Amino acid sequence: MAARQLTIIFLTRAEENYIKTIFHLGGNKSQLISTNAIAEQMETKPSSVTDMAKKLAEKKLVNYIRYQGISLTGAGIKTALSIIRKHRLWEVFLVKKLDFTWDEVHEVAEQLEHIKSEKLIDRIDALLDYPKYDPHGDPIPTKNGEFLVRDKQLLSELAIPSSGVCVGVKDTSAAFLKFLDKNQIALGHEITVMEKEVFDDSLKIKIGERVLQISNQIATNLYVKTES
Amino acid sequence: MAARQLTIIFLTRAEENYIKTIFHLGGNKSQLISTNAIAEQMETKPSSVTDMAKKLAEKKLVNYIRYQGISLTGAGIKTALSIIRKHRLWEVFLVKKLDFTWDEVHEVAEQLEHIKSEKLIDRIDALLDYPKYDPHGDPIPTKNGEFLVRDKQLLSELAIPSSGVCVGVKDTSAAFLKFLDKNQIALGHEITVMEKEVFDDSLKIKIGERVLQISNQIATNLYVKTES
DNA sequence: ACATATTTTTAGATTTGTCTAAATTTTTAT
DNA sequence: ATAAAAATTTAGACAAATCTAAAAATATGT
Ligand SMILES: [Mn+2]
Ligand SMILES: [Mn+2]
Ligand SMILES: [Mn+2]
Ligand SMILES: [Mn+2]
Repeated sequence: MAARQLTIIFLTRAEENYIKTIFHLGGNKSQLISTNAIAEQMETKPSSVTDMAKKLAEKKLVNYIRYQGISLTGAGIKTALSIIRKHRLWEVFLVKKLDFTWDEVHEVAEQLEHIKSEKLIDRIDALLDYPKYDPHGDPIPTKNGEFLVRDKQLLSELAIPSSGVCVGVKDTSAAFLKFLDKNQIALGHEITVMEKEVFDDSLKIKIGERVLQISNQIATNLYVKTES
Repeated sequence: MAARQLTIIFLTRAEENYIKTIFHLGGNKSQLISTNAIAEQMETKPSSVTDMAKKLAEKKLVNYIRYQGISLTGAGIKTALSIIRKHRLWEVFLVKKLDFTWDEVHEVAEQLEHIKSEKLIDRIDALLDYPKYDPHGDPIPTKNGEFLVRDKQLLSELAIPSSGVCVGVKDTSAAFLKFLDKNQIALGHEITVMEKEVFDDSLKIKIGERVLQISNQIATNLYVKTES
């Protein structure tokens, strides 16, 4: 049987960033992502997105239907997973090996994710002992593009009272992450929801021995995993 | 006293590559490097070099005299040293931490040297315990731009008989490095020159207990340091 | 259904970095 | 010193990625 020729198509940094954004907006196969949504996410103009959509469609990385939207092809999804893998592995590297804090890593990883060397990223993976999650709790695709999605729910959606282990953040802004540091809320911590304030949906929670009151905005940006 | 405002000017990858090349061709201050020399080194056209020379002169990174040549300004030298520092530190990282061979690192370092994060490269420096030399024996500039040049001479220039420790390579091509590996010639090895063949300037040398015959082409690409 | 609002695309311009071909300057050789 | 050769610059073009303004298509509301 003939080994499938994997054409290593060279992508520019801009092309890679579009592919990644489309993936994150849910463009994996099924749904069509709108030009406007992509433009907003990438802080660029819709007309630029249209131009790039044509270019990526040419390269068979996206399906593009004029006036309808954009989705990733199989090759596009593979590409996206490869970039996301690199991004998240570099984030782990920065935290575990270079003592970066979890609010510092994203910006640098945005650059490192574009380094072209399969050997490099595979060695980084091995050096880190094949981590499954990045510092924000997001899953790291494997070399083969396998992508395990852990079941998790927002802290705001927990039954009351009940508890779960903090496994991720939805908002990954430095501001939010620093807030969590200041309040000693970290991945791995067990969080018990004690009460919900009907007036503003704020929660009274318990972490270890500490009891604290957190706003709904915090609760809707923290992921927990229940024992169930 | 007012602290000098160090304007972090953003340079593109192309601009950085030009600066680095000019440095390597000897454009640190004194001599003017020709358009043609830069073009040849960078595998581009002289007219492209002229265009870039104007741009870099605008940014005060090079002195450019029409029809005369190009040299680096103080700021240009500082920039060059910063890029070379990154390149060489990444090469050490790849060899020491990721088990790359010395013939594999250059290509990847060419990409990594453009990552913009002072914290990143300083942490890499610390992780490696502040190495002074890269895998090819080339000195690594410090964070402050200090650049110690070790005195060394080509193996071909050694008196006969005499000996020295192998401290570097002039040719860093994968072909040459692999040849050295195959013949078990590595940095740190003591090499004794026993005889020079007048016919072709080849050398009979001794490394440990091994005696071997090497061509003049090899001898003019190996640096040694004598006890003197 | 049809007018209005919104979204998306097109047309044309701009910046960066490159090229080729032609013009200009400098160097070399007689 | 002057002609020929070599090096360098200029002029004009192109691809990539972006933008603005205008046109076209789609969606929305009554
Ligand atoms: Mn990130
Ligand atoms: Mn992350
Ligand atoms: Mn190198
Ligand atoms: Mn090197």
